[in-house]
Amino acid sequence: MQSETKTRILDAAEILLAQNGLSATSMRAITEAANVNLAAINYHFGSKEALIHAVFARRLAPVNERRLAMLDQVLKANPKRPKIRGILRAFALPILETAFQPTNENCPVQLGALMIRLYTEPAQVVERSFNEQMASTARRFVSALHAALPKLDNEVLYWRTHFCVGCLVHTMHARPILTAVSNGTIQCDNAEEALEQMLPFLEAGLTSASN
Amino acid sequence: MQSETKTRILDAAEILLAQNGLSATSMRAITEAANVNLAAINYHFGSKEALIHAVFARRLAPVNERRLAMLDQVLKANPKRPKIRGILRAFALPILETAFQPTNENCPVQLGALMIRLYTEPAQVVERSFNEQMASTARRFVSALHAALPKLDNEVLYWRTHFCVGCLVHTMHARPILTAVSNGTIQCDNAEEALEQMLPFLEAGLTSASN
DNA sequence: TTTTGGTTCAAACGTATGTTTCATACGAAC
DNA sequence: GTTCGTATGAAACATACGTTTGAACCAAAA
Repeated sequence: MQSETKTRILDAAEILLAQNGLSATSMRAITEAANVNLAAINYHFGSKEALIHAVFARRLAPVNERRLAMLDQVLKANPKRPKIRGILRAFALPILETAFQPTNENCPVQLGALMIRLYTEPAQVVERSFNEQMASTARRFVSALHAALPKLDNEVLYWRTHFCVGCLVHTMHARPILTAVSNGTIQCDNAEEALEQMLPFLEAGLTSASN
Repeated sequence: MQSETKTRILDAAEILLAQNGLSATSMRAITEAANVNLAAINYHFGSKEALIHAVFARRLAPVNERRLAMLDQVLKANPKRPKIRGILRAFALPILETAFQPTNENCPVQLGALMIRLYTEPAQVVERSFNEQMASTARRFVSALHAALPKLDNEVLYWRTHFCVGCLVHTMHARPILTAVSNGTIQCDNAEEALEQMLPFLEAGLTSASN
């Protein structure tokens, strides 16, 4: 039997890391939530930092696989001038679905708050996770957008891709703020709904005149 | 003489908090960087949490004053149908300038990384700062955008405002990522340049058709 | 039955944390 | 010159941290 303790630790860790951040989550909190001995983390993962890396890898690897698979389909459909909407959907949908998916059947915590740590936590801890999991995927999408928008200046394309990532990241982790600012009007808990709002916005931004 | 120790602590704290995050920054690190006794934080501010609140308040209060002043001008110029571009500029420029402004003459750390903490750190610590400093300002801007885009569905407007905030926040704190993904092509250190890229993107997104 | 190798456990390791204490120093008011 | 409120300083407070240790456990192999 392949250690069940290991996945219990990963499950508990990703919830607590998402809720409290990386350095504010102690190994004691993780092991207690997982009903596991304190030493189990160092035994199975080696260190707290290695555990964090494993938490990110477990979630991000399948997301980026799906992203690239969807991107391939979009590129295959229109190799010379791929559809912007399709590229954006391939980039956003897999991670939005992960972000909106409840981490357990009783819901409350979701993974958007975890993903954001990749972008906001002090560099060295997550830099490796980011480089391994995200950088190459990002480049693939930038070059796809370049094919879709050949007239766009390269520098402008980088900026606008950056803005798209900003929208996506913010949508994943800051839903409570959207609910608060809208006085409770908007309570989105569904990737497709968020995507439907986001895609027209992003496509219009990407294709706008630069002035 | 009004305590100079207090501002020395605030100066050192905002740099370290921006670099390392909230819970990863110790009071000893702050007091050592400020050349101040360890007990000075508790003496002048009461607690670490109160110091953090003071750090945010000192920076955000003038930013939001400038934002609202600029917004008033935009509304005064076209009371019935204010210009979208002007509203966006009033919202973005003051905080972008703060984010890009070096915290000391030797530069490296800037305030974007600090601002992002308001959106990403475990709730209770910064919730009060966010509510006091940001919530009312956000509402003012949403209603200005509502006047500028009267045909836009309310729910869609909230979503798109949310996306604008996402772009802005990401632009403020994730410049290293933009530089990395663009292979060093883009090295923006200037609020006006970022704004010039951002405004056409956001305006196009806000005014796009919803489909 | 004994041995082995992987796993769990309670306990302790040394270090770091935020906070408090109390003695001292300084400067203006009396 | 003494007094008094504010400010600083060195040291200790209790608690929490990530990690390590060595004994105990337990199924499968010998």
